[in-house]
Amino acid sequence: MRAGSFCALKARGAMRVQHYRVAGESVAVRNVETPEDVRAFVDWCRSNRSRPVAFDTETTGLDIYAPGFRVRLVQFGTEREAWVLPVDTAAGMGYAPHEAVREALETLPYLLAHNAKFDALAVSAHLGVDLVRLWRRITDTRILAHLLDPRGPQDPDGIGHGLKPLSARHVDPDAPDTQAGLYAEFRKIGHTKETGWAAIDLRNPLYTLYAGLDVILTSRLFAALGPLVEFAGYGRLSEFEHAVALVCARMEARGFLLDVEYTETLAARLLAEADEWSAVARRFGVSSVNAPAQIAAALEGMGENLTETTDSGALKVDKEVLMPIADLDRKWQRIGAREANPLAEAVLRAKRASKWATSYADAMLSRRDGNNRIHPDIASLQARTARMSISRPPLQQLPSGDWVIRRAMQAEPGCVVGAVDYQAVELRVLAALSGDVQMTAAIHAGKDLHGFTAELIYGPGFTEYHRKVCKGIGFGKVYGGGPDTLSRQTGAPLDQVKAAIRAYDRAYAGVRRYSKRLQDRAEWGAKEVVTPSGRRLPLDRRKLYAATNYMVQSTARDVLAEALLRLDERGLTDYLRLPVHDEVVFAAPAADAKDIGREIQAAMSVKDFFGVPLTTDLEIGGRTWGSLYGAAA
DNA sequence: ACTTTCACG
DNA sequence: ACGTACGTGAAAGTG
Repeated sequence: MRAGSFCALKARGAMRVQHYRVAGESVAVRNVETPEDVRAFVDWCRSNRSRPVAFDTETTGLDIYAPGFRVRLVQFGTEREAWVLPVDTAAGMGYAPHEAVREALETLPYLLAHNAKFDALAVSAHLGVDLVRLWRRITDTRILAHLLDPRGPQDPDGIGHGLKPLSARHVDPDAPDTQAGLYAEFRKIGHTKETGWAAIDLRNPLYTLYAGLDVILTSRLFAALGPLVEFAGYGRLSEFEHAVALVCARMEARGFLLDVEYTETLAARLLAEADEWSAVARRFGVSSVNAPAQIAAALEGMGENLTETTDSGALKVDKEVLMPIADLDRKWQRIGAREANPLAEAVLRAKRASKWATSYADAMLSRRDGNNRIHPDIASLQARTARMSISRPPLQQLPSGDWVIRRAMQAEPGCVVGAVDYQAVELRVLAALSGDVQMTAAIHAGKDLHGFTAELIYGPGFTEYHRKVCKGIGFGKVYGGGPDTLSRQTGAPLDQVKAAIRAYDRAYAGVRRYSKRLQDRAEWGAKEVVTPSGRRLPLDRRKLYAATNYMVQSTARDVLAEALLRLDERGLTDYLRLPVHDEVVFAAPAADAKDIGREIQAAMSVKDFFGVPLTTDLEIGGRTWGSLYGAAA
């Protein structure tokens, strides 16, 4: 069915109803625009209390906490019909049935939503609905879809977790792309993808139709996925993920305080720094430091010999290539091995400064709420290994070697920032899952694992350099890396790395056997690994070597996710600010920070994880996050 | 839309 | 037989 094929009926005094076809069946979208319509909606809610009802919101944008954000429509629906209720009082419709919407959200016992966290946070922040009580009644179809297939749209055979691709697969191959359709409508009314959401008329027929169709599709998606979830035995895991998502949503709602004055000064300084170095690059004929082809040409013109190439065959001029040419080591210190190429150094410094300015400092400033708090998008179930991700701004990947960016985030007045992280959690998970005797014994003995490996391989006279090589090999092996990559990554010569790998496999025979078993099983049976939590992770045919990594990364993620639930049980959620893969960042009153930190530690630590202890480190800093990375406060 | 680069664990 | 480094988010340039 095409978008234009619906017909709108509006007899005098009758509700505006739009009809459409989904999966060969007629569906109705009812627009609530009068007190009479509201009464009909309330009656409908009463008669649907025993059935799952999908809900969704249309809003002015994605930044729930930005000044000016508004919820515009709230929709409810089942497989055959949807009710669209305008709640945007700023739109001048003269009628906004807030009370009915609130009541529906507070009393319907079984709610569905796709990507429910967004809608739940929006209605809790702007319609006064209690988040926790609402969340308890929600099933998020995105969570179900992720459990059934965690692959993203960019992965081989992956379709991702958007409502559109999932509907096309499970509901109706011709289901409309409601978002794309709306963008076209926005352009028609002289707006863009960004501005259209706030500007479009609340009664625009395409807008209300698509709003209604989204809940109908969500209902039907649930009807398709629900039985699959049951059949796969994912009931408990689904409950677990919903609980984890709530803790993360509460972190997101609370937000993390930004030091605005500091960040503004920092952004200006970084921008000036980027400008200075860009000016230097320009003197060498590079008009943009973000244009690799220009940089490569200019460097070759200066007599540099570039050999590394990208996947598409172009000359590579990334940090790894440029640092040696600029005679800089990994800590940006002069090596003294050659004369520094001034263009290479200018490009490196300009790029770093501008990335830090735009991706971090500016991103933080532009996304603060009225109280200068940042509410990053915490996706509790995101990667194909189920790892969490944080975006807008990307607070999980702020520079860690320098404190200047993290210094921007701070605790409330009178409070300090702290962090609790697991010690070498992925290696410990590997030891636990593989049951490797040697590795498990080393952990129990409280040994430094990389030093222990170095001793096994090089003997008691091993050096710090040997330890570093072994650390690289330990990580590289978990990732599935071969000798070439490990040699490149660790900087150690190839023959030495090969010898170290052989020694490593001998020392940790259990790990080797475990990896082989996972891969063999994948080769002969289903192309997947199954984690201890029961999560099934599909493998790419051409990447079966990733089996161990998926297993370890995903299990480590589940360790943190379970820890979040224990933290929540102990009433510690309000202190939490961020999950960062193997750690949590928290803020607490200065006087109690030590006690609270220890409580967090106690909740996170695991005495016996398949025979291996998962221990944690506690760090208490000062007022700012940067203080944990060397800043003064 | 795709590529390249760079920030994290 | 050989060889494969895993997972993210974001900006900017190129086509």
